[in-house]
Amino acid sequence: MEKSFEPAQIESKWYDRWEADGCFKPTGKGDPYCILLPPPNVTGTLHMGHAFQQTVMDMLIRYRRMRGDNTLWQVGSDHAGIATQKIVENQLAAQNTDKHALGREAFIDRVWQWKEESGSTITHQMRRLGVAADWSRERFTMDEGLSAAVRKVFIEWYRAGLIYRGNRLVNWDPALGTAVSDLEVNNVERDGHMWSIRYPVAGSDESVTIATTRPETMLGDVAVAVHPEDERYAHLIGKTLVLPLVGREIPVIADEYVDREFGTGCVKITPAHDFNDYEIGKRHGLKPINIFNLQAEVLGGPDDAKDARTKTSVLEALDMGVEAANSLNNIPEKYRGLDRYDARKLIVADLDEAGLLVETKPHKLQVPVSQRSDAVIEPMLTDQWFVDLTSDTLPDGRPGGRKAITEPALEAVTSGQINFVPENWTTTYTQWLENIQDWCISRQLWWGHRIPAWYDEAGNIFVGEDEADARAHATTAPVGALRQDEDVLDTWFSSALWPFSTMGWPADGPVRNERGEIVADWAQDKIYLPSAVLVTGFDIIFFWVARMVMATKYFVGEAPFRTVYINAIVRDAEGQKMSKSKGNTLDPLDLIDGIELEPLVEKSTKSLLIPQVREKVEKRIRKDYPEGIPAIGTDALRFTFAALASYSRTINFDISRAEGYKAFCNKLWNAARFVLMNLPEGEIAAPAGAPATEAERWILTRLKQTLTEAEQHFANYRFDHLAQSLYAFVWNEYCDWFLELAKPALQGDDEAAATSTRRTLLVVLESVLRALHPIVPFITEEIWQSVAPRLGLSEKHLMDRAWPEAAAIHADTEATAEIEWFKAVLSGMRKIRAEMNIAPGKTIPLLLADGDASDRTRAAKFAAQIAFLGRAEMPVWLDADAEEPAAAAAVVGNLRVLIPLAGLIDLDAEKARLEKEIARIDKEIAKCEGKLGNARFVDNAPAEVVAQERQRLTEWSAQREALREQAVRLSG
RNA sequence: GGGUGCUUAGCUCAGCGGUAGAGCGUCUCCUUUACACGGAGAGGGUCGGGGGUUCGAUCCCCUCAGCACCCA
Repeated sequence: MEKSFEPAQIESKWYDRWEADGCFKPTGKGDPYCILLPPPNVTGTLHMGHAFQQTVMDMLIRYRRMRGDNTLWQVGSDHAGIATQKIVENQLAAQNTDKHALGREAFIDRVWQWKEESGSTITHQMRRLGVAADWSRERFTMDEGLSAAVRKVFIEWYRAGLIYRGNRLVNWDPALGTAVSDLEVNNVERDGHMWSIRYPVAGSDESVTIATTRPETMLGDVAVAVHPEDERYAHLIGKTLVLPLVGREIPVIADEYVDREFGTGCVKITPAHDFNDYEIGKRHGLKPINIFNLQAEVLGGPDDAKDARTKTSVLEALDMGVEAANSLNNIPEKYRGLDRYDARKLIVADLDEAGLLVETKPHKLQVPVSQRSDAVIEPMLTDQWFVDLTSDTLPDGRPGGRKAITEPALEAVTSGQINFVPENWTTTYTQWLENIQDWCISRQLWWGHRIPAWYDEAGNIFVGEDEADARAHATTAPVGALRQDEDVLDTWFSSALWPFSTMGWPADGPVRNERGEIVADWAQDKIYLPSAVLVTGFDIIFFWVARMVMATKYFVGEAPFRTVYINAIVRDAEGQKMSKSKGNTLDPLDLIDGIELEPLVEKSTKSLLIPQVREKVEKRIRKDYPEGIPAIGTDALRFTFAALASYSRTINFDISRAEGYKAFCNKLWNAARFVLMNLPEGEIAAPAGAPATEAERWILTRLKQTLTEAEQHFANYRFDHLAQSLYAFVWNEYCDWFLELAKPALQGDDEAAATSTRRTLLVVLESVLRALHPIVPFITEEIWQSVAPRLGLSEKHLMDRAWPEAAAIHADTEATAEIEWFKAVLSGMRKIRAEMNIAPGKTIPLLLADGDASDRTRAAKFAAQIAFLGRAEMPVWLDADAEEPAAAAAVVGNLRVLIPLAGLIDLDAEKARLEKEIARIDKEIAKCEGKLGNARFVDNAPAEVVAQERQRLTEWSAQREALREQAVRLSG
């Protein structure tokens, strides 16, 4: 073995062997235990959040596999409709072309091509992390099998009346030209203005003043609302106002939605471009007036005619009975074709000129911004497909979406079928479902699952697997030719089916991938439903978790998983969100491999286009990592994630902590090296009978306790405690004490003790390797390969060994007491040595005084160890009547451990040391006496607490007494 | 506005009705043949402020302050 732990050398060799030997495939034996990988974007790269999340999953999978479960880690990726399409569109733009020039089919080919190029990036990175995922079953949401599931679900829901098409107000991203989910919209606080505008009352000198942050939408105003109980405006309700600049007359309506305190208490109502106004409009039977095209320009510009969708949108709206006012006549010519912000400027100026602008003041407002493009969202009336999640019954009497989809999903959690860890996320989940809206599933993109719906020339809808199937299921005869819907489905629609679509549903037999390999077979793979645990971030509880529950409950009748472990979000060491523009992101591979400062700067600033941001990021990186990032290796990174994985909702990643855990790996490495270099050739057989020494029986007892705790920590998902307890066992017990105690045993004359100790060193090491393997797979495998033959083990890989059974280990409390005594004696001696500045190499004389029979037995038993580890001569008992030399003393129970002063210790220094020690004990005693002197404590506290307090008082008093006597002796 | 967290050693975090802990950092001593990615020892906290419940509160309750995040 190398003298120190070198992660790069050992990590490179194991992963491929594990994979080739089928270590990641289900064994086919034991209870099914499945984890579904939250599918990363196919064009994504591994970030710290992934690395953390995947470490957690990998720990669970490896652990459960070693516990004998039939484990499956189902991996794959999703097609990330918007993100992927955007990347390819940008590539086209760089070549001065666009998707329209290419045509739909060629464009989609282009995206597939890009998927092939970039899709393996993240899977390679995952392999570097060591994840025990079954790559042979890797799936992609656009696979034929998964696409079949999407079609089937769409069609079944449609035929059950749970999917409908309608003209609704949706979040429209004018930059991307698609509807986006309300979950993909962030409300961002921005500096804006509040404009107060006067609307004259028709046929009167009176006017009302409304306040708005979006004056340009007044073109689409259909009313002004006041609060029904607002006395200021009561007389105006029912009257009409003349809409400035337009001249159209609009009513004053009363609605409780209006906040009397806000602004003037009068609100303009623009149902076509505001969600609240849309609801008010519906309540009052007001027809929305759409004023924007799909680029968020005022309608009527020269380009509109070219945009088929805008044209149909307007026409279809008209068809739906939207007032004739929706025609362009409604919009004064001068505003037509203007971008919404240009229109705003002009309208404000015109209002000012007309004397109708009452006030302009700065105002902070919440602006809806698309997560995907950063464009300001424009609520827009468009035709979209929706999943009904809100109606109780359909018009024809069948159950509506709330009954059929939403409530079962809610019930799965409230009934405890699914539980959240930490459990307070339950509230987040249930509250969202209780207030859910219908789910807009259509996206105006080309990359994705095209909606399996066709229209005839009369606009009738036909849904089916393909055109023929759609026709076969037609309830009315199609008029003329059919054309397929241009839109695709939301990516999350396909992700929602992940729990069962990846298992082969809805196919009857085996499902093959494009290379003809079997990747799933529903008939047998459905044993993996419900899966054991879903590990994911809280930010996709809505996007994904809830929707998987909906779809899986509906189509399979099962919960998709039993537990949802919501992992913490990884932030930087100061608790800041990691973002490229802040320069505080970390690439997990840079931590694993290390990176020099210059390449790090280069790589972090490469993609930043704004020079100021570039500069800021460069500065920060030079400050944070003046030496670059040291290579800590995969194992240390994983251990760090484990150690930080408490129930807290964020973890602040601190590199210095990771470095500490690399040191731990090195410690483990060297402990193994020590054990192996102390073995004779060949297999080390187990000696007959119990281990020969107390130290062995003690370390086995501690191992048993540690394993018991570890099992508990796994069960509770407390990886921080798991890491902590294994760390402490390895370092503070196995290395600090057992290895040290083993040294005199191995070198001593007692051959039985030496033989037995060798075996125990090896057995405990091997157990520790197994216990640690789920956290640090590479180093444990590497060491284990050297250890296994010495124990005659025949498994090919460590992962094939069972996780160590605590129950199989014999506990010996007696031995534990003996070792605790020994540690107390040695600690006392070390303390004196350190505080009295006795050179570590100096051998000291040692006397023992007082003490009882057990001290005598123990001292005899451990004499060699005390001498060896304490660097002392063999201890000598001082007779009760013998003359006692001036000495420094450590008190262990009734025993005094004495180091004679002569030539070693300064008398005054020792006196001072004793005084300090006595003072410390005085404080403890005062605390005890304070409690015991309080009658209410003695009367009310539980008996065992009082007894414990008395016990402590006795012990402290005895120790103080001994130290005092020692002080007197030195003074005398 | 509604909701959820957080505030404990210099830093990153555990803990929890009954003796305040870990890692890293700091200080002292030491290259002793597993390991200087090490060993031995030390220092460091009125557990955010105030109030209450209790024999006893860092922990439970109330309140205030600060910091996050989610939803509207």
